This record gives sequence, C-alpha cells and structure tokens, in this order.
Amino acid sequence: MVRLGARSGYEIKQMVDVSIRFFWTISPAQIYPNLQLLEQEGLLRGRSEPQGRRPRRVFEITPAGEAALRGWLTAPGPMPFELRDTGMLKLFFADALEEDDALAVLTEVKRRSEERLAALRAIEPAAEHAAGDGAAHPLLTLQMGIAFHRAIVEVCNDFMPRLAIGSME
Amino acid sequence: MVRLGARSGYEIKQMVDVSIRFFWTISPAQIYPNLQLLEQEGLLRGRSEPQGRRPRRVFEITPAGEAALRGWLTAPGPMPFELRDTGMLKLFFADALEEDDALAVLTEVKRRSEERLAALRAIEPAAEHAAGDGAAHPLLTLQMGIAFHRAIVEVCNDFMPRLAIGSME
DNA sequence: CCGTGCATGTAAGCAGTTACATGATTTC
DNA sequence: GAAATCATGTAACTGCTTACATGCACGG
Repeated sequence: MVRLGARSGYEIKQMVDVSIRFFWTISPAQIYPNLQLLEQEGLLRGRSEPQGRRPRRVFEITPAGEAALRGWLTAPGPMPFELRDTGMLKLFFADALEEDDALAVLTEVKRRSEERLAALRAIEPAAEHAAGDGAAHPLLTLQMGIAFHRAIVEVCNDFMPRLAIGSME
Repeated sequence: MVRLGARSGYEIKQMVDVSIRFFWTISPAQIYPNLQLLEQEGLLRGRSEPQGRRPRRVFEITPAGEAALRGWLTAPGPMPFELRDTGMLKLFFADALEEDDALAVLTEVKRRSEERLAALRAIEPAAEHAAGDGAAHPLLTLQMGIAFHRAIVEVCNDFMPRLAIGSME
C-alpha cells in the first residue's frame, strides 16, 4: 500500500477500505506495529512529518522493500483461501424452516450481495482510471468481487421460484 | 449437523468436510468442547456407545435444540461475511511484477479455482440426490460455490489476453 | 466551541488453529 | 504386523478484533 502511495498508517487503512477490503481486511491495531517492524527490517523508510502540532509518521518503500514484495509475489506455495459466511451457513440449514422463513433467509442473502455489488460498482470508475496508468490489477480483483456477488444473486434468483411455488401449494 | 445425521464428533467433522467446507471450516478442537456445552444446555442429548473397547459418544438433537436452531436461523441482524484470499491479494499487487510473472500469479489463481470447481462438482450428485428428499438447501449453497469459482475462472480468462499481448510487445 | 475527521497507538480478549497425546479397530 | 482409519480430547499459540486512550485541526 505504501508503494501505491499510502504514506501514513491512516492512509493505508483508508486505501484498504476502498480497494482490497472485499478479500482482505485489516485494523489499525495491525498496521502501526507492522509499520515499525517493516522499518526495522529496512523494507520501509519512515520519517516524522507532523501537521502542525499533530504527530504523523510517513513512509516510503525502499529498494529492499520492492524486492521483498516481488519475492513474496513470485514465491511458490499455497495461497490460502478462507471464506466464512454466516449467510451461506444459514442457507445450508434452512431446510429446518418453514418455506416462507427459508425464503426470508434467501432474500436477505440476496439483498446483502446486491448491496455489496452496488458498493463495488461505485469504485469501478476509479479502478478503470487507475488501469489506464499502469495499475491494471486492482481493476481485475474488483471485477472478481463484482462477478462473485453477481453469481450469488443469480443463484438466489434461480432458486426463489422453487420456494415461492412450494409455499403456494 | 447432528440434526442431519452426524452422530459423533468425528462424523460431524466428516460431514463438514463434504458440505459446508467451502464457506465454513471447523477443527476437532472446536467440535468436542462444543458438543459438551450443547449437551449441558439441553440442546443435544448424548450417550456413550463404544465400539468394542474404543470409546465413542453419540448425540441426537432435542426438541429444545431444534427450536434453538430455528431461532438462530430466523434471528434478524447482520450475517458476517469474511473472505481472506491470498491469491486475490497477490493479484492486486501484481502490477509490481514483470508481465510474465504477473501472468504466472493469474494462472495459479485460475488453476486453484478450477481445482475447487472440480471438487465441488464431484459432490453435486450427492447433493442433488439429497434435494430429492427434503434437503434442497445444501444443493443451493453448493451451487453458490460452483458459481463463485466459475465466475473467478471467467474473469481470469477475460484478463489473460491483455497480459499475454502485453508481454509480446 | 462543538462535531467530524485526522492520526497514532496500547491492552485485553477471543476465536480458532496446530500440535500433541492416546489408543482401538479395520484393512491390506 | 504395518498402515490407515476411527475416535476423543487438551495445551499452547497466533492472528486478529474491540475497546480504550489521547489529542490536534478544521469547518460551521
């Protein structure tokens, strides 16, 4: 994130929230200690740049940091994928419910994905602009997020008639 | 899971691994203490049923347990969705790489999803069979998993030409 | 002068995993 | 008789979150 222009811990958090949040979250309590560690290891160079009397520490990536990033990106080995979704969990067990209650769960799962779809589409123009000047991959991951939630909504729509017809009988 | 026929902790783990693993994982260290808690709360009823000299405790759901399940399923409130994917994280930052290295990351992400797609499709017949007798929702969540990974593969395929053409210039 | 945003950081706690420990039964 | 599977459970650790603590700057 520092490499992409986020100078302070605060800016990193902001950038995360409008870019990778869909597949990776972090909290301030993670950021600040790690900035210190990365500086100690020589992967970042930091300096104090207070704004008025408010303390502020800004960072830039070092050549060693660039190399470490590329090393990590090209390293072979597993790339852990972890999904933990209470919505799908509820859906899985929804056969225990009456049909209209099951339909309510399904509707809520669908609504949630539509909401996220809208949020992701809102940042699409910015990602498309960034793709114009050398940063094409953020747009790629954004499109994966969009495709993912669109797929969920579609599966919900396909399944809804079955529940609706069922509850009419 | 007990309600769906998994009698022991061991069987629960097995059932999880062929059903909800795509969106929810658990380890034995979680299962056994929780079985004890659920029994104390009267939501499960357990009894020892050793096989030969090997100890074994089997459980069945109580009416209170059924009610608690339905209560949880219909409870309003947020349904946390957490995704943590190292593959997408690497893709996001892949602009720091040469085009052929970036292509390698993309290929690996695609391969991974194809692998999972195959694993999910392998359990589809079983889910379709279960859908015939009252358990339609497991098939629904399975289809979401399939749709998800198919969407990822499609986005990968759409993006690959851009990288391939780029590296030819 | 008050609310919002900028900015940094610590402490406590929690949910979950890995590793360990044990041992019986079945299958080859 | 060795290996895989069945079966249960604990202890230590880890990564991450929440809550807390602090205080400046700026717009209204």
